[in-house]
Amino acid sequence: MIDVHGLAESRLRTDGQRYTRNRRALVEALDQADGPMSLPQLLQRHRQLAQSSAYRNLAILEGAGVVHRIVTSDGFARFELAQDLTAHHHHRICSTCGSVEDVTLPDALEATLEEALRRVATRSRFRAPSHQLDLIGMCRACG
Amino acid sequence: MIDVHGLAESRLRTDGQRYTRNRRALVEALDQADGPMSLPQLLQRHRQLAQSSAYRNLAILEGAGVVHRIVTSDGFARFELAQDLTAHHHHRICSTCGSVEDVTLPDALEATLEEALRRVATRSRFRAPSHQLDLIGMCRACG
DNA sequence: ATGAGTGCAAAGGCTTTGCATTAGG
DNA sequence: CCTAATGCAAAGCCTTTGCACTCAT
Repeated sequence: MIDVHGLAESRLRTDGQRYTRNRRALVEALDQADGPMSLPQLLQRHRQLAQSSAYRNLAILEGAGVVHRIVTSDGFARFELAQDLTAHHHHRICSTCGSVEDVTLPDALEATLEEALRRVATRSRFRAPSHQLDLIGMCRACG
Repeated sequence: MIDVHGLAESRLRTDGQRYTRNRRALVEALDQADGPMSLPQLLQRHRQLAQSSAYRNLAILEGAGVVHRIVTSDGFARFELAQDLTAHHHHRICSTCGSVEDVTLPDALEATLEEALRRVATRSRFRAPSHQLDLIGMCRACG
């Protein structure tokens, strides 16, 4: 188990930032979610959060390496905890409704993927610290 | 070699749409590009195109299955030809400047990936006709 | 007291839409 | 001719920013 809040606090402190109640609420929500969340989803979960502050805090958390922002085609940015605060995973994106769920690959495949991508990156002189694999399709609700 | 324009025309016709000069210019530009293009990039390549018409035509081409839209973190949507009009490929995205380049994986890895994703999709009752694998990193210009 | 954090409202920036004009069949 | 397509301008929508207020140290 990872001490998400402890890490979040220390990383913010490194950036000269505080771990306020609002920021803790955001991290808490992202930690409990089973996929990246859009801002409307986050606000719905914590009604007291102001929209602008939420965006601002997410940007600050992103800068501190606590939160990772991804974009989907439905117009809303999605936020999740940085990969080293969670288990490495991939996304299942519904092309109809834009929902995103986490999914993990079998270890063997993940290792193969990792190794092959390292080769591709090296060959092309592209510094690739991370890869992102998304399954595009239709979720059960839409399908 | 794929007859991109012929396929584009017939798919548009199926949708009750015409293959006009502007639409042909867009398809031509995307076919010659070596990666997904943003609207500013497309307009720069074909100066006579109007912004609104370009967006509208790209949406129509997307609806007809000729063009595929992807989003990156720099705010601009990117457009590329649909996967069945091009060779299957992946993307190398620069997290600093947002540029996107095409990259192809070794056949063996691609096959492994394909098979494993099929299993993942099946197990989760997620209809996934396609996957999208992106390398996130820093391009040579920014790195 | 002093600077960071907050929240409301307004502004930004990419994309879409309304509407009059043009062009293709 | 008649409908689709075009282009300009205006509106939309998610996100960011300005500014005054509050809170923690």
